[in-house]
Amino acid sequence: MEKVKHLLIVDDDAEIRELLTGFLTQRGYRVSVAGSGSEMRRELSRWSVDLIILDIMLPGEDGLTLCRSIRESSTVPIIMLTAVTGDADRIVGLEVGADDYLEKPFNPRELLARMKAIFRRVSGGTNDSEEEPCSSVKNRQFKFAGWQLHEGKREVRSPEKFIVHLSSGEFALLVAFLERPQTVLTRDDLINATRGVEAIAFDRSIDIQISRLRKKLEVDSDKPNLIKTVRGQGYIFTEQVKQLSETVSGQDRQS
Amino acid sequence: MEKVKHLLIVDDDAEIRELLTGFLTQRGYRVSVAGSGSEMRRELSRWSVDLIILDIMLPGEDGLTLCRSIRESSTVPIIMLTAVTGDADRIVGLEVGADDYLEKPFNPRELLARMKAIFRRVSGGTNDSEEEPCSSVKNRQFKFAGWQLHEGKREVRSPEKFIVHLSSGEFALLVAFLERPQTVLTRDDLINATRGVEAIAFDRSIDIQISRLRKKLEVDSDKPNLIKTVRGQGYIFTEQVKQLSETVSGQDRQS
DNA sequence: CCTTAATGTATCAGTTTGTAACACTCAGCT
DNA sequence: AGCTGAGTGTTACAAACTGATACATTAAGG
Repeated sequence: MEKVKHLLIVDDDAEIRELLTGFLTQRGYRVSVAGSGSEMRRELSRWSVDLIILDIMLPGEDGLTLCRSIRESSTVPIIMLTAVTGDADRIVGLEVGADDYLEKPFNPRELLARMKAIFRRVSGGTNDSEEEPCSSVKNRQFKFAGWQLHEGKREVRSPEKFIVHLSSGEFALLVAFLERPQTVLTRDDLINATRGVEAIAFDRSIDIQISRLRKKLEVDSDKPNLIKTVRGQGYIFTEQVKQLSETVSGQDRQS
Repeated sequence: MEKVKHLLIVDDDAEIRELLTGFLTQRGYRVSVAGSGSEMRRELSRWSVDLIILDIMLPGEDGLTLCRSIRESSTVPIIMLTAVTGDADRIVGLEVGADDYLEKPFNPRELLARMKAIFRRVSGGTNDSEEEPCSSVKNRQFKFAGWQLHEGKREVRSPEKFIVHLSSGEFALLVAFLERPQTVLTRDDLINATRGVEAIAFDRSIDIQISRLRKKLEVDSDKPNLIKTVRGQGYIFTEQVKQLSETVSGQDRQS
C-alpha cells in the first residue's frame, strides 16, 4: 500500500473547508486546512504536502498570487477552485502554474477524480503498459479458461469458438486483467491501464464497464467466476492466463 | 503520446477568443489568449507556443505588422484571420510570412483542419511512407486473409480472385493500413498517409472512406472484421499481412 | 436483525462513429 | 461550351458506446 497522501485545503469559507475535510478524510487522505495566505505558508513550512487545493478568491493575497509564489519554490500539484466563470479564469489559473482547476460549486467526487488524475500523472513515469509509439507491433495472444484473445486482431473467442464482440472499452479492460491475472487491481489501476494517465473519471465508471464485461464473458453474471470483486479493494481476474507473445513485426517480409 | 500543443489566440474580440478557447481546449490543446499586440508579446515572452492564430484587424498594431515582427525572430506557425475579403489580404498575409489564412467568419472545424495540416507539414520531415519522386517504381504486393493487392498494378483481388475495383482514395487508404497492420492509426495518420502533408481535410472524411472501403472488403460491413474501430483513437487493420517487395525497377530487364 | 458502506446495474444523456443522400469537382466526351 | 459519370467531401441523421444518476442489492460489523 502506498503512503497516505497529505492534502492542504486553502479556502476562506469554513463550511467548504469542513465539507472537504470530511469527505477527503473519509477517503483516506490526511488533510490540513488554511483560511488565508499566511495560514497557508505556516502549514507549508510545517510539513510537506502532496497536493494543494487552492481557492482563487481569498481575502488578502488571492489564489493566483499565492499559486505563483508557491511555484517559485515548489512543484507540488495545485488544484485551483475558481468562481463560476468563462474560460478566462481557467486559462489564468493554468498559466500561473496550477495543475488543474475546478469551478465552484463543484461535486466533491469530481475533485477526487481530478486529484487522482494528477497523482497518476505525477507518479506516472513509473507505469509500464502504456501505449508506446514504438514500431514493433504488439501482437499478443492470451488464453484463459478456453477463451482466446488476440490483441492485434482485437478479437475475442469464447470456448465454443464464437466471436464475442467487445467494445473498445471492454476490450481494454479485459487486456488490463489479462496482463495481471490473479492480482487484485484497484479501480485506479484499471483507469490507469485503460484510459491512460490523462483521463479524469469517477471510479464508479469502472464498475459499470466491469458489469458490462461480465455480462459478455460470464456464464452467470450474477455469480461471476472470471472477474471477482474484492470488497474495499477492487477486482481480480481469477483464471490462469497463458500468454503467447509473437515478436513478429506484424508483416512478413519476403523479397 | 505527443506533447500537448500550445496555441496563442490573438484577437481583440473577447467573444471570439472565448469561443475558440472553448473549442480548442476541448480538443486537447493548451490555449493562451491575447487581445492586443502588446499582450501578444507578453505571452510570447512568457512561453514558447506551437502556433499563433492572429487576427489581421487589431486596434493599435495590426496583424500584418505583428506577423512581420514575429517572423524576424521566429518561425512559429501562424494562421491569420482576415475579415471577409478578396484575395488581396490573403496574398499580403502570406507575403508577410503567415503559414495559412482563414476568412472570418469561419468554421472552427476548418481552423482545426488547417492547424492540423500545418502541424503535419512542420513535423512532416519525420514521416516515411510519403510518395517519393524517386525513380525506382515501388512495386509491392500485399497478401492478407486470402486477398491480394498489387501496388504497381493498382489491383486488388478478393480471395475468390475477383478483381475488386477501389477508387484511388480507397486504394491509398488500404495501402496505408497494409503498411502498418495491427496498429491503431489515428485519423491524422491516415490523412497524412493518403493525402500527403498538404491536404486540408476534416477528419470525418476519413470515416466516410473507411465506410466505403469496408463495404467493398468486408463480408458483413456491419460487423467489420478487417478494419476495426478503436473508439476515441482511430482504426486498426486486424489481419496479418504478408508483403512481397520486388526491388525490380518496374520495367523488367531482360537482355 | 439493523445500520452503514460498497457494489451492481437499469436507465438516461452526451459523445463518437456509421452511412445515406446530396453537392461539387474534374476528366473525358460530344 | 455543355454533358456525363466517377470520385470525394459535407450535411444530417441513426446507431453504438460511455459514463452519471439513481436506486437495488449485498456484505460487514455491530
